[in-house]
Amino acid sequence: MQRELADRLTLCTFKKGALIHDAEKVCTRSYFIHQGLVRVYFLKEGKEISEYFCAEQEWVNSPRSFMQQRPDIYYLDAIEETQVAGLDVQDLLFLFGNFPEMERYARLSMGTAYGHFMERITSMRFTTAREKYLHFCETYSDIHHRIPLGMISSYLGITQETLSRIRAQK
Amino acid sequence: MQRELADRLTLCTFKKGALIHDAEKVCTRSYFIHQGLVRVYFLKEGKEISEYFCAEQEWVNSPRSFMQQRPDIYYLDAIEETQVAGLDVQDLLFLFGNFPEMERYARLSMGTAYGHFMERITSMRFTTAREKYLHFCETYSDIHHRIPLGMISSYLGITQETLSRIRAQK
DNA sequence: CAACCCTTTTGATCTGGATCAAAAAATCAC
DNA sequence: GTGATTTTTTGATCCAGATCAAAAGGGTTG
Repeated sequence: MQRELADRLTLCTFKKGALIHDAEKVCTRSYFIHQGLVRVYFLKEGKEISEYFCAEQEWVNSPRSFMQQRPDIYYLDAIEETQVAGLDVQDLLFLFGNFPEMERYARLSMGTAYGHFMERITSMRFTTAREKYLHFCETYSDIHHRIPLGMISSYLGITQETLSRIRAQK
Repeated sequence: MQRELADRLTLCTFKKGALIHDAEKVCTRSYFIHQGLVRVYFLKEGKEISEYFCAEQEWVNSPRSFMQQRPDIYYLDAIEETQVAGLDVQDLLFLFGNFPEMERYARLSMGTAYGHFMERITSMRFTTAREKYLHFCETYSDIHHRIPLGMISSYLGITQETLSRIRAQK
């Protein structure tokens, strides 16, 4: 199965700032990140709002667009020069159909993501801006220093100014 | 497979206010609601914070506790008298092992839940208390009037007083 | 290396929603 | 039904963080 999967992956590199997926289109592939940093964001009143970030050894795509094969609101771009291995949705469906362990892997991964979402929802209610930022630093402990301030503030739902002041004190 | 599933379900009824699952314990069964309304909540500084609500024709459990068979922070209780069909985790695992379509169903359901979570996270950032409430009314359009105000306010992360004032105007 | 552009910081003011307090209304138990 | 408890509403005050404005850094491009 490893072999069947490896044969279907396509390697490619995106330059810093390059658009990996456009919200106008259907997301037909999922990317495994070998090196680099990807941001998932959407537009609200003309401004870019970060939804989350993915780095080395993680899969990234536009979730609802990829799962349901219809356009959704999310754009993906490369925060740094990024090398990925892309897997087409057709190939993934082939693997699901022929290798039950692949479907199990997907179900379990989804369960993990589900848990992370619950935690994030909890951390966004009843917390001060500072607590939100500290939680972000824990969640992204290994990569938080590689993400620009403006992208973090929109991820947290606070303004750049507030985040800058939080960082200043202590 | 329908038959195999039906044979493993246990019917039972919880009175209004009854505890369905205790956070101290491991959640060993998942409940399909035939009639009634269930709240998933946790305690923060002695107060009950609603995480979400489930009603007729939905499955409910303590997600991370059920998936990983270890205790988690969530309690479940019946907001109204509630009739459910319970499925034990052992039985579910048996069904996953013997019926691939069951595993597929679980993966797809999880994907749907994933989408709902993304939407909720979006609706919690950059929105006023009023917008949060309106979003809640859409999300729970068929059951929002069956849920007490205090439980809604903690779900939204606003105070009871603010929610009461929002409802008052218009 | 200078001119430009983008990101981050600093300052001043304003406001939505929290907090504290208490009255009014609804629900429950006996 | 009637008193007790819980839930919801109303009122007054306060503050964390938003908004508006502008200065100060940092990068990158010819």
